[in-house]
Amino acid sequence: MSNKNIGIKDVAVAAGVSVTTVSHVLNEVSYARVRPETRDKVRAVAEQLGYGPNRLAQALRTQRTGMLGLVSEEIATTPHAGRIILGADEAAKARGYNLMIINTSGSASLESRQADVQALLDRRVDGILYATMYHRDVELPANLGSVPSVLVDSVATGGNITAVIPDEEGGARAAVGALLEAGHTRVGFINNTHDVPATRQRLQAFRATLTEAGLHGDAAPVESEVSEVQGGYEAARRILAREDRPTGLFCYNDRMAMGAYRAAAELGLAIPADLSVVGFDDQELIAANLHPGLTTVALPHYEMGAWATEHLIDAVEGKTDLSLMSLHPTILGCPLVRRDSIAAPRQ
Amino acid sequence: MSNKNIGIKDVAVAAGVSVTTVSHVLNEVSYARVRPETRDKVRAVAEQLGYGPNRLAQALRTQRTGMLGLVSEEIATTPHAGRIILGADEAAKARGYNLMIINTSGSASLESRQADVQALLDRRVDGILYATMYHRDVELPANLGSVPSVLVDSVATGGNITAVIPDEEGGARAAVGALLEAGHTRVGFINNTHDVPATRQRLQAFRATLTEAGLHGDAAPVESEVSEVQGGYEAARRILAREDRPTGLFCYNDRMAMGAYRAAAELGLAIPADLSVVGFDDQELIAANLHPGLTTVALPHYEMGAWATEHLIDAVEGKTDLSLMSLHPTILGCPLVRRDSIAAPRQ
DNA sequence: GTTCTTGTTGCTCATCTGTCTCCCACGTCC
DNA sequence: GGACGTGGGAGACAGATGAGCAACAAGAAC
Repeated sequence: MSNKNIGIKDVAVAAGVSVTTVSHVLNEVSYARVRPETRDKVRAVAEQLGYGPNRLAQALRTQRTGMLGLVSEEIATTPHAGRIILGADEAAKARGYNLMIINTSGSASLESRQADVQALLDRRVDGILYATMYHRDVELPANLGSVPSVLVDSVATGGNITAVIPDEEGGARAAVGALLEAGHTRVGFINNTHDVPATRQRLQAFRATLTEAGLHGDAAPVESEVSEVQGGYEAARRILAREDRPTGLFCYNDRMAMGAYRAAAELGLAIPADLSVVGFDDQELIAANLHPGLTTVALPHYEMGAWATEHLIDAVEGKTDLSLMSLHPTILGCPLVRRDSIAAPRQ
Repeated sequence: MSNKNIGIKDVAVAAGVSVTTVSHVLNEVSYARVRPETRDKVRAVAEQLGYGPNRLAQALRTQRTGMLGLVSEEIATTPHAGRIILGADEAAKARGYNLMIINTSGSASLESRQADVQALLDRRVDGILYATMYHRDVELPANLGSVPSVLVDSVATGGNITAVIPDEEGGARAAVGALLEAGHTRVGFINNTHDVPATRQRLQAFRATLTEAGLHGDAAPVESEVSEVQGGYEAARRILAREDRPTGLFCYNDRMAMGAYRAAAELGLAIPADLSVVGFDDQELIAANLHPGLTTVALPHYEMGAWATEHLIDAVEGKTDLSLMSLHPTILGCPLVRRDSIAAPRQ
């Protein structure tokens, strides 16, 4: 391991040419005229010396770092962040970029979040991904505007910044549709009390889907609670205590569905024989491990991370104009993941 | 937002001094003698122009980037990665460093992982954190040695690289101890079949703790399965079918404990009245949401990330010699998290 | 057949990116 | 004429890039 940092200069000396020529060859500069033999020589020497370019120096000169900043909320508490990071990392790696990650809190002050963005800016990242952990409106730090940026899983309050979000409505329709398809006619919805886009859109899609199937969507039972296991349990107890007890239950998320499982067990209702359940989120840890496995709707976190990165890089490289896409957020599908919590209702 | 990149030079011109002086003032160079009024002037102008240092140029000149590389396995699939990243990010931020993250797969080839490390090296990170997602032995890429580095949650097969790992034994002792404390005398262990350090150490600690309490640790019931919910279920069915059915169950991890919950439910055993359960990992999603809440042992992922970062930075800054610590891995405690799955056994 | 023009090939020089740092210069006061 | 107080100049870091120069060949003019 005694290799000092070998630079372009060392390669030049060893190959008996100037640094300019080495640079030309290694970067395959189009207008540079270098004899083929010289090219080969330079490449061979560089290889043999184990030369790797100093990305810092390159970046300083070219004003391109090949780094993307990713400001992510609550990296630790939800598995969603991991999927976004993974999608972004793989997309970035495929195009020769790397990710610089900074964690922030959804409840952090605007100044603190601005400082996070500034740290990224000081490092001259080529673009910034700003990811939130659930679909909502966010107020963005002003300095975000100084480089190309894309919002992941949320929409800016001010609008006009390119964003990717999940197709809440399509996902909810798929979930309710699966229940309908199985033959259920009494379908209930356990919703979140927190007023975020998902709450509104899933409710609306729930009602619309039922109505379109000729089932009085407006009158269908809905119970709301905090979107955690306990809330799901409570809402499920209420909804299952009704006279016209639903045989199919659409839950705002997998955690609430987990609560519904417990409520059903306490009431002696078997899933899916007596009660069919669909969740939302596809949190593996829960959905795949409940018994029976929970049929649910997957959020496209990986895809959003990858999409955002692809388009951010396109913008950085001038292949796309982000402002053209900033008018409306891009919507990515939420596919249904079938497991074993849905069956036909008892006669 | 029409601000071009203002540099030290612009500040110098605006303040009517040389760039040298600006640099001296802004970096508070000890040997520089600058009149207080000049200092104030420079600072005021810099502030007013919104000057921020170009970290790239600084890095090029000082040979210090203030960036730490973090190679992390399976960022997406386990919540553990998030906690390590968070611990590292906060520790890094506190000392003015930033994290450059690259995801890798535990099953990736050595070459591919070496390429990941190389990407970090090309960017001249000051040091590297290499994090695995569960405690095990890893074969490290050779180029890792060229900058200070610390292993998180694993030990190198070759040895002699500084590492932090969880205190498996202490955690297992705490878990079994909690059962003993509650009065249990018939305690079983549901173990993992995969041969990793945790499997061996937890088993050994399980037996030792019982024996030290005068309870024939060597004869205590142990059943092994794949460390997932299904495996936990199966192992629990077997262990609970024994004549000397245990009243206390220590589970290899929370997922297996979740399977044990189901097995208990099927056998009509109430938790904790008929069966007390302790898990390991403290995966919030499971442990806090099972009913009753699962008492478990927390893995110090956040702490390991922070510890590793602290010491890595110390090494980078020459405050510590990592090689002095590389002989034996540092062990961080696994605290017991009490919830509601343990009670005194029935008379 | 010589000289000049024009073009092409192959490679190098000088300069630039933004910042740090060693070393020197100037003025003033005892 | 040192000592002190203030400040500036000139590389260096590692590589990118456009202008420019030498060498040689082909063609044209004489």
